[in-house]
Amino acid sequence: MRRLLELQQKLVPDLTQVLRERYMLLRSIYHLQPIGRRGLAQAMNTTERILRAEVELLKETGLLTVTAAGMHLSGEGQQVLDDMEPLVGELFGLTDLAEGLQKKLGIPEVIVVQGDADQSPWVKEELGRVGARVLKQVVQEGDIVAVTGGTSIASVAKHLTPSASFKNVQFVPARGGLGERVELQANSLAAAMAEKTGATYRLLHVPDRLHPEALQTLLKEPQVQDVLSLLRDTRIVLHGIGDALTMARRRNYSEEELAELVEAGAVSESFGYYFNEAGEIVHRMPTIGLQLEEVHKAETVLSIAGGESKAKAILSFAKQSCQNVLITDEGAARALLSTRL
Amino acid sequence: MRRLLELQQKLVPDLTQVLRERYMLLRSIYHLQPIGRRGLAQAMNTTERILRAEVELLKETGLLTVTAAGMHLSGEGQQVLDDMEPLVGELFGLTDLAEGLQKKLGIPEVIVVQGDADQSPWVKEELGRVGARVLKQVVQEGDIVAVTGGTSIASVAKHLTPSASFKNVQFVPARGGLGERVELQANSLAAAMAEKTGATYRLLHVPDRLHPEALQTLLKEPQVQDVLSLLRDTRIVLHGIGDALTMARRRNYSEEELAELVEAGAVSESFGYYFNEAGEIVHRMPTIGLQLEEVHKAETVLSIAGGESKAKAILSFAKQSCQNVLITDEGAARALLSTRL
DNA sequence: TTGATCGGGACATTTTTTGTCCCTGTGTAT
DNA sequence: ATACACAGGGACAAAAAATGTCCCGATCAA
Repeated sequence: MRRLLELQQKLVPDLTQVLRERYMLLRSIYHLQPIGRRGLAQAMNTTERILRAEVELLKETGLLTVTAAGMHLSGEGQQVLDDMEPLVGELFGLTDLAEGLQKKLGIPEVIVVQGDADQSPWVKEELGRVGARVLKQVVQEGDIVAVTGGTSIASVAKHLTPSASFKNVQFVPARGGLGERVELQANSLAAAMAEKTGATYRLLHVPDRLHPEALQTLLKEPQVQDVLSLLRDTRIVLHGIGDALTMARRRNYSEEELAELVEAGAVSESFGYYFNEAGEIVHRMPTIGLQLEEVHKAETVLSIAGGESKAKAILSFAKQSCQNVLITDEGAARALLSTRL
Repeated sequence: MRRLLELQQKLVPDLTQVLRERYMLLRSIYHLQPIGRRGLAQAMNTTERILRAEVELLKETGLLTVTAAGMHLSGEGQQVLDDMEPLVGELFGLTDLAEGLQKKLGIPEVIVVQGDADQSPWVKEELGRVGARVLKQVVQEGDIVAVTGGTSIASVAKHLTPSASFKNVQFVPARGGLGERVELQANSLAAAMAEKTGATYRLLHVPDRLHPEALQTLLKEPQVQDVLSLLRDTRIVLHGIGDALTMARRRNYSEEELAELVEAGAVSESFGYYFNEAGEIVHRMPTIGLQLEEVHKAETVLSIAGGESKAKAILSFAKQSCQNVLITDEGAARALLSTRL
């Protein structure tokens, strides 16, 4: 199959390009439906007219239906999109990117989805979709799955579906309150995932920014103890990787604190830990939950992060070399590969 | 792979068509090189201008080189052409045609090449190329290969290459003089094939149109006896199939004789035998050589015939049901399948 | 040396693509 | 119930691309 695509690339380069574009179009529609011409044109940054021609063609082929509310993929369109999945890697050269990252970062499995989360919002959706698929594959009955917060993980939650694989699985938030928006907090996501899959969940009720004394008190609570003991048996960790400063700002760090972080050389964040370029911990959020040692002990650590802007952070966290699977996007992958170690 | 082509068909309907055209173009150049724009345009019946655009594109891709003498395939172009071989069947639906013929004619293996020998001269070259490939595959050390005359078999001879497989192989003309042009006679082709492959050959020196008495005398000749005994051990028969009247005319039959043939319902010719629609012998050339019974006894009978005009003849000869492999072209195949038995 | 054929340049003409604007209907939030 | 925003589709001029046609000097073969 790879051979066929290579041949086509040589013999009909322009049409192969068209194939790529049509795929992207189909996928955009899938993620944005129902969507109108103008909105879609903006999302894919082309002009309205040019998109219109494409849409008309796909409509004639029967891959999408057009209603007054906007465009939808038809059943067949959905089918085609699904069928294309195994092709996409080759078509966009993502297989090569994945292999490159695998070697460079020393991560056993790397999956690269097409696009750049910084540029197209629905790439995050793709990351989530793929993340959900992978999670479903690796999860086993009775597993404890620790999840962090963040938009990428939220996207995974969104795309999870009920499955027999999730029998007796418990979703547990990896860390207590980290000062994010509710819908992006680990607690909410653990709950959402459990709800989507038919599994159960536990919560870590820890207010943001506790004083050390208060933390100690809280630690003695049976509920908290309970969750912490579960976390020690975590088999799967599902986490996002953030850019250090972005995360700190989102968590309302003061200017002083930000300056300290910069001073310390923090570039990435995950589980409430901040890492420098070398992958060393330079700061940690004052909260309770999954410890980094426990992450290292987990059988499967699934990292999800995309967008060119995340490249440095991904590289930094990879130095921890605790990951089994990295799911990222083309933008981040290209940026990573063009950085020398 | 088939699935991939179907997918592409849905997403980029033009793609397969263009791919087909480019393939045909590449192949035409291969067979006609060096060839100029105008000549090529005529051969492929398109206009010069439209071909020019194609050529420029392929030139940029590096698949062909352009000299003052005309266009040539580059090494890469040659490579692409070779690599496409396994695709061609699916791309042109030839696999389906071949399967259809296999069922309809009851021949174990049918290979259909793209094109119509009646319309494009180089399709005959393709038949020859494929024929040569197949022969190389089936031939074994020490084999006796009986060959007939005709343009198709001449084309096979042209495309044969030296190979270890042809060790101790003897090429033997299937029948003595059949009144054709020298370069198409069985004798010449046997010699040519032997020369190309590094094998040996024998000749049947029998003048055209002998009187029965003379034939009897000739049969007693040791040389002739020798060859005839070899023919009885033939393991591989490589033969063309002709249209009865065309062959008769080529052999300078008189008007009366032609009328007789028509009367008898002759439609096909091979080995000097003329067959009617039902596959029954209605006439035989007065010469010596391979007998039909011996053809039936041979392990491998490789028939080669192409062009829509040959369809009836192929069907007629197939009634003999002595063939193992039929190599034909799209034109003949389509015509055959649209005829009911 | 001659004559046919080569690739490439040039250009008018046709066809296709693209940009732009407007219209009417429908879903949705107020 | 009523705006209002956004949906798709029609229309058409402008721009761009494809195509038909002719010519030219170079080059190869007879």
